[in-house]
Amino acid sequence: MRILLVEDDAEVARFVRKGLQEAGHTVEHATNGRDGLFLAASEQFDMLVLDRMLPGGVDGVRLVETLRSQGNRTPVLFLSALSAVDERVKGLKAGGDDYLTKPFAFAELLARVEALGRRPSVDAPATKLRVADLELDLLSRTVMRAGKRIDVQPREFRLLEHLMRHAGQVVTRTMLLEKVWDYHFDPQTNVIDVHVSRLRQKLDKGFDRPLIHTVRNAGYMIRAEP
Amino acid sequence: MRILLVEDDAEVARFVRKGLQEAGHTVEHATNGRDGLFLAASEQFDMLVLDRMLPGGVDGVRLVETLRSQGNRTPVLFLSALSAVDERVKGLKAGGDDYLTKPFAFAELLARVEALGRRPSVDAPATKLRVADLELDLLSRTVMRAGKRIDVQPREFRLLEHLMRHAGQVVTRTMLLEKVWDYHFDPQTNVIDVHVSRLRQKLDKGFDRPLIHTVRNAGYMIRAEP
DNA sequence: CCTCGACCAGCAGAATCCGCATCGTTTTCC
DNA sequence: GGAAAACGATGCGGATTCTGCTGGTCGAGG
Repeated sequence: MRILLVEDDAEVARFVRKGLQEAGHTVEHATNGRDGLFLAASEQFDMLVLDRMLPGGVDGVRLVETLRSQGNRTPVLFLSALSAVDERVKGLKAGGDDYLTKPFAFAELLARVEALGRRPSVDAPATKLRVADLELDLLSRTVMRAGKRIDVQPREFRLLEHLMRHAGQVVTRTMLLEKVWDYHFDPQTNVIDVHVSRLRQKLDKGFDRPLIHTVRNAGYMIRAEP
Repeated sequence: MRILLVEDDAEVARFVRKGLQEAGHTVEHATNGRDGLFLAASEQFDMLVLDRMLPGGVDGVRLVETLRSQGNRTPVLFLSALSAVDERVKGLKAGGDDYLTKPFAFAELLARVEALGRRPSVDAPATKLRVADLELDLLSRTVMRAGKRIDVQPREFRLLEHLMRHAGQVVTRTMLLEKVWDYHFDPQTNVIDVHVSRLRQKLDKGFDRPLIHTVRNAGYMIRAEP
């Protein structure tokens, strides 16, 4: 995981950084709120570990509030000498995800960091692909158009998945042969045409707006606009 | 939010329940681990608040482990009198998301519950099921044991998926016929035995610890312990 | 109007898959 | 200890399902 540590106490920072790195994480370090905010807002982290009190106008709570107001949902763990319940509540209410008071055991910090990192926050793999009113569910291996279920065969499913993963882009025959058929040569037949045709029958028949478009001398493309 | 509280101490339970309800949440309450696990596995909650120590064999940690092995990712907050760092780490490592020690201020509990509830993790369907070193990926329809890929047929996949979704629980033959075969009658043959046998050959052969266990006169169960 | 690329219907081969019967093995209970 | 019940393994036949090709037609673009 890529973790941003914002901590002004050099001793604590060194300690935390070392431990997290030994646990296999990448750690960036900022020593004040301003720099921390800038980094957090401009780069992509899996988690922020923030000191609650920071020099330079921007403290931990303020930093989180700003981030959250920008729509940044990166998990935040507060680290603070302010141990009163009120302070903890304030940190959590501001948008923090966890709050650990100093002094703390590193084992607990690590456990909490990893608990936070476990959640499928940002990089959850897509389970559904959608193009206009066409929906493909990778989990149930199901295709729906306009809410109505459509049965497709395995190869058709792979073909459609590949088209939808590149919606709005032309997909060449060669690409399809490679990715859908695992052919690394030209079979000299019209296999692709046939399967595209079958897909069309199932997906586009009965709808006025077709989704699968032919790009002459190039390949195929799926998208809502003609 | 719909919250499941599993707590055997009646006094604490009343206190927590009342407070959470006043904050606008719906609270279901179980007084032991067994009931809690059953509820958590069979119904949909936004969060679980678990006592760490529970009567009746299934304690909090065990409960979470079982849920997680079934692919259930519901956020879990531990509530416990066991305040040692080791205990906290253990709870978090087992799959808990937060750990609050008794005695606690209700304001903090509420803040932590709501911090957990903020996460967008609730509606993310599990894409992988895991039991020990066996991993089933619903997206790629792939099975791996100890990092090695194992090919399984469609029906075997469905069977395994169903077993893993109920890891640690006995799955009866009738259940399997219903859910995996869509049979609503007894075919009077040993279809199930055959497929279980084939699965075993692929999954357990060559490993000293088998994962699929027979429960005589009942059905089958998948889990790490014998 | 001609040509080339694309499209479609039907067909037949094939591969996969699945369930059953049968026989062997283990467990239980008397 | 032995019989019966439950469970486990294997080989085979069949059937569904899928897939790719052929051959003829269509239509866009020059």
